[in-house]
Amino acid sequence: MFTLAEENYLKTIYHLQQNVGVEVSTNAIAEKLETKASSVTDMVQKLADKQVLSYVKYKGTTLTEKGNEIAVNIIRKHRLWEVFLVEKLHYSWDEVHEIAEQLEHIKSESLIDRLEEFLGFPKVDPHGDPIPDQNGQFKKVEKQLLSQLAKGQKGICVGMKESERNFLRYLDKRSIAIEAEITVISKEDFDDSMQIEVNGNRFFISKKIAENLYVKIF
Amino acid sequence: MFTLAEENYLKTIYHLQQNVGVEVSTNAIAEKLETKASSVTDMVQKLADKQVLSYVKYKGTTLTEKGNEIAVNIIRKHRLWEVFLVEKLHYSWDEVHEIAEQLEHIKSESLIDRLEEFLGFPKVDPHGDPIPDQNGQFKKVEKQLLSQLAKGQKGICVGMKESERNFLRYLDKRSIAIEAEITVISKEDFDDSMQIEVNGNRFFISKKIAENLYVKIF
DNA sequence: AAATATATTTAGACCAGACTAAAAAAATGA
DNA sequence: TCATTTTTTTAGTCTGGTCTAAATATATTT
Repeated sequence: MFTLAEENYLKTIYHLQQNVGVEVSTNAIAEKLETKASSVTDMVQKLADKQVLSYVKYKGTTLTEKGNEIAVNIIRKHRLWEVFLVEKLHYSWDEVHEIAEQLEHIKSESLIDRLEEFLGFPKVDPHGDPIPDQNGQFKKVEKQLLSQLAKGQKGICVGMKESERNFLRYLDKRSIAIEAEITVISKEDFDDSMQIEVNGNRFFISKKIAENLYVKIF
Repeated sequence: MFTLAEENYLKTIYHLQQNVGVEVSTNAIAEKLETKASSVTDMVQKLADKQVLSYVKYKGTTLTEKGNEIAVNIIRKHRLWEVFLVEKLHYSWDEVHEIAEQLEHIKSESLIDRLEEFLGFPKVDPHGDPIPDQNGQFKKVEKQLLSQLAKGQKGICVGMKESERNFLRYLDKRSIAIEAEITVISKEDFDDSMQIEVNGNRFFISKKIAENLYVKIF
């Protein structure tokens, strides 16, 4: 069995591996977990003893097969609970993260499978991220920044990088919300601003905005 | 904010106060929590500092108003989660306790109220115990041992003291289950055994059995 | 390649929460 | 009442997880 702290380390290392590459640095983990590098060294050594990751001094860590499984399972729990919170308890998709952070650590052999069934085996969470199945299998869904789309492309809004109050209000005014279809009408080369269409309305948005919105292309 | 351990102490002390009287002894707490008396002393002193209970050396502890509130709130969470597990995820009423023990510690301002609404504001949990409302108010429901009923009285089965495998099987054979109506047909003075009727069937049950079944009288 | 800067690890400490063993208070009983 | 038993507390230790400060490795600059 793994403690709450151990589970959080595994999950964080998993996420960092996705983004960066294979070896994850001590400092990267420390930053994500808002802790000190020395604490990370301690924990990483302990997790190496437990065979869930391999660790080479001064070089970094990678999850083992077993560590990967555990991390994916935590992510599965996190995302299913998020679906529950949004669909059943009517939270909005940007409120659920911290509650799901707690729920993902509930220990039970059967709970999460029953929850999954209750929710009707959803494939993605409220942020558009895929939900691993019981065996940890899932398709990587193309989630990219709106700024990466070319003229003419359409994407479904699935989330945002930062979710500051002001930014949310900005989006709200333009009825840009999760699940909204966004079409790139035109794109300016000199400042990377773009014109987009959402629900039949057209606006100009700056590079900064376009770099804060995630979309999926189908 | 209170830690998981602190919350468990408060809950336990609350339950012990109900059963016994006002002052709760160190040993009683230790036994319920399956820990050592010395550990209890430490924790109880800490909780006294935090104003949630009053503690007099060698005499025992009682919850303060504030401590009581916190305990009732944890119990509210526990019971609502149990309803969720039984009604939505189709667990049986004797499987849910350990999962609810974990879920009751999830921290969120709004979560439990939303869950309560989702469940349709249930009044009792799957064991027949009342669910406190948002203000911690609830009616004490008459839950008593079947052995305490007199000839002719009817009760609804709401739970059992011990829930050993063998005992459960014994009950199952006689179709004694949660929500079953039990009528005391006769009672023997010399050994406290009784004849009961359940679903139209009559059996004799021993004192031991009658002391393990909880019923509510309406 | 030497000097400096950055990243990482080690050593030693702390806190929460538990434990053991011993001391002290309270309850029991001859 | 005085001795014994039981309950409770104290003192000191341990583990998990964290921290700071100092030491060591690696990377970068000149």
